Amino acid sequence: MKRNTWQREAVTTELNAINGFVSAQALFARMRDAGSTISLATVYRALTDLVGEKAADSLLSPEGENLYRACASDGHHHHLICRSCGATAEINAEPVESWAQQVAAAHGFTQAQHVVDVFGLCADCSLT
Amino acid sequence: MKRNTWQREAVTTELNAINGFVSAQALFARMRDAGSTISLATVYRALTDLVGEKAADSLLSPEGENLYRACASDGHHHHLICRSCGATAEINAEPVESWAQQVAAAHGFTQAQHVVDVFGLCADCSLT
DNA sequence: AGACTTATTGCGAACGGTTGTCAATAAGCC
DNA sequence: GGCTTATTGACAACCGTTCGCAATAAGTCT
Repeated sequence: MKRNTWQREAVTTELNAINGFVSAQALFARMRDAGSTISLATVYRALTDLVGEKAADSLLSPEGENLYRACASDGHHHHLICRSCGATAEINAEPVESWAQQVAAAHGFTQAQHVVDVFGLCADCSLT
Repeated sequence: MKRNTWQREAVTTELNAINGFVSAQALFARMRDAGSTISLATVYRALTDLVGEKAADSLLSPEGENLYRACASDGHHHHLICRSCGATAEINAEPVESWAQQVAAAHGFTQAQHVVDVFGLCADCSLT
């Protein structure tokens, strides 16, 4: 039986309050700073659950950290991520979907998954 | 001044002998099994150097491990990687290149980079 | 060849992110 | 209010990777 705890809700809320991807550690730090007494392990567990329920996205940053984000539109989609401020835009990757399938099939690969993310500097951060 | 040691050569050789991406740990294990007395740290250092000299590719697997591969064709390219045996094929991602640029530009992003890799099961491994 | 300089090695300890252990706590059901 | 058991928190354990440092050896100079 799944139980509702204030900890899980706190994680969900905090994640929703953030526009963009955050690391588990960063999320934990924010909550602690805001006065929460939640533990780091619980943040990890909550995030893992959220991803499992498809209520959050996760991706692996180039530094090897797991980043999480509240998942607005559900289903399969990709991201455009600002390297500087972390802001994200969900992008229509339809062309890439079919391309990935084709390319995999052409080489005899099955069960193709793909990692497609575009990192850059958003309009605001580009002004610097 | 850069010096040539048998350790570096051994790493280069071993990497060239492998068709596909390997983790530093796996490479180290293979060398040890083959009788080498090289140390793990040295393998890491050698691999890092190789990547720096663009003599090897590296990418981050979904599990958060760094994978390395001798770099045949130089320049920008992407990979189709077998989740089971690690075999790879370099793929022509031309359509994706331009798509990434467009999508970034459309959102006002500059200095766009992209992470595009397709993981799947190769023909052989699909037979299981 | 022999001496010398200093890049490189190997070892083990340290690190950062993440997961596991386990007793204590508390959510949901009676 | 009790009872059951999912969940929490604190901390140890892990895993891949990097760092510190003394010992080793590559390239240079003579």
